[in-house]
Amino acid sequence: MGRGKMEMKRIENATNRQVTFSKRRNGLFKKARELTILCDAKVSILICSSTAKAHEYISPSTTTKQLLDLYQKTLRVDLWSSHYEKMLENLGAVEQVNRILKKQIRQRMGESLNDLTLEELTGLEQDILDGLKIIRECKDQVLARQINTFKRKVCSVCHIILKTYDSSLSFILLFVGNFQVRGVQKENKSLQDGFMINAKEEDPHYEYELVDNGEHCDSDFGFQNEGPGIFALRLQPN
Amino acid sequence: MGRGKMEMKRIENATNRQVTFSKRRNGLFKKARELTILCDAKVSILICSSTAKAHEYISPSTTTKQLLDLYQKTLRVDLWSSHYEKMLENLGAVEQVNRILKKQIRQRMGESLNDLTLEELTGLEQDILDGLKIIRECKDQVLARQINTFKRKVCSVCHIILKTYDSSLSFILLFVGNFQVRGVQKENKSLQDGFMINAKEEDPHYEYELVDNGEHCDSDFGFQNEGPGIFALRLQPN
DNA sequence: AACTATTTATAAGA
DNA sequence: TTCTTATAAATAGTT
Repeated sequence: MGRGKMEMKRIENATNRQVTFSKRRNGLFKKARELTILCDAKVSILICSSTAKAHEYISPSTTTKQLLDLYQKTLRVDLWSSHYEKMLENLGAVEQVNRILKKQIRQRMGESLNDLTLEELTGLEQDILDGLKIIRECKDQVLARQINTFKRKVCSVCHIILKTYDSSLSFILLFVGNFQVRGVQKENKSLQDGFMINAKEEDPHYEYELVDNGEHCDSDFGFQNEGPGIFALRLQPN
Repeated sequence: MGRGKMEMKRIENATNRQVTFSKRRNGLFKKARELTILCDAKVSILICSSTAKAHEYISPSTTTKQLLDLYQKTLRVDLWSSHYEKMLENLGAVEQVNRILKKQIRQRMGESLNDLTLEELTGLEQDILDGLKIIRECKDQVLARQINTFKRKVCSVCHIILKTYDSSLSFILLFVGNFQVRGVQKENKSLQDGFMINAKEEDPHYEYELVDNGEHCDSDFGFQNEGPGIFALRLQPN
């Protein structure tokens, strides 16, 4: 249409091409607009010109995304499968794992046991016992470490005191409440036992007796008694 | 263009509208094709007709997705970010839950305990003991149910035998291996104990003694001995 | 789906 | 870019 028949091939003259592009793009958009109105359709046109410029027509009352979603749904294609679907799949898998893990935990806490057979219950019990054994060993190790740390600290304080004060004194009452290590409060008895042995080893001249006095009071040596686990230490020469 | 000027409004006649849609859609696609060739452009047209059918034109040598990506990149819009990011967030949250659950299970199995304090270890131990208690109760219930079922079955067989054969016979050896209930094999002792009491209650004339013979042999009463948990039953009058 | 009278689009020139 | 205009192309109504 125009002053002669057009040959259907790329317009080589860049200016001509650009002009034609502009005119025909407008024509295309106009046709799209008419189709939208006359036929009650929804139209989306995306154009990228040879100069890499983007141009868009979209029917009023809709969006490119809406139309694209509709298009994908209707033609059963998914332009995003690489990103979106894989992610959805991934999410599903992780959620599935999650459900299994939750069930495992619930079962270990004694819930959702109704569908387990006797063998499964026995197996579960055994698994729990196995775990419990390891946890108790670990706890014992932590406890042992804490007792050792505590003993070392108390012993070093005892040595300082014994050096500072004359070794001829018959006994010392030492408040070592501030050396109580967090988490060992319930284990005073074993701490005391451990300390007595250890203290004897470290300085055989003295016999130490640990007395749990349970009271809150200040020592003469400037130690502040803190916390609930205070006890007194009697030091006397062999 | 045509036999008169078109009024720019929706064509009310459905047939006319459909025909016009078809013609104009082809025209639009033709124009798009020409634009593609003449001006070296890339064109994508999506149309959804009023009958909810999808129609598409896409320039050769490209895809709708490519063009859409180009369009998004050029116009700096992202049609998917909201969806995508929400999903990514969601995935992250689920994965986080997953990690926590996995750690819980590992800890209950005695792994990854190194960063736990003594209190936490003690708490974990207590939690496990709580769960274990419930699981054992559940197991006991299941076991009790199975023993009851077993006892009922054996008792009914005993009654049939005792009715069929004269009550003056001094004893019956009864093989009840095929009444062993799956999962109870390890519990023969308690089954037998339970059975003796129950059988006495059901028929006080007879004293039943359960003997585990451990062998595989055929009974005179046509019972096939099956499975590993075979034992003999001696029935004799009081 | 084909025809055709008309309208519309547009190539080239200004 | 825009306007003009000759001409090609599109298409509404008809068959």
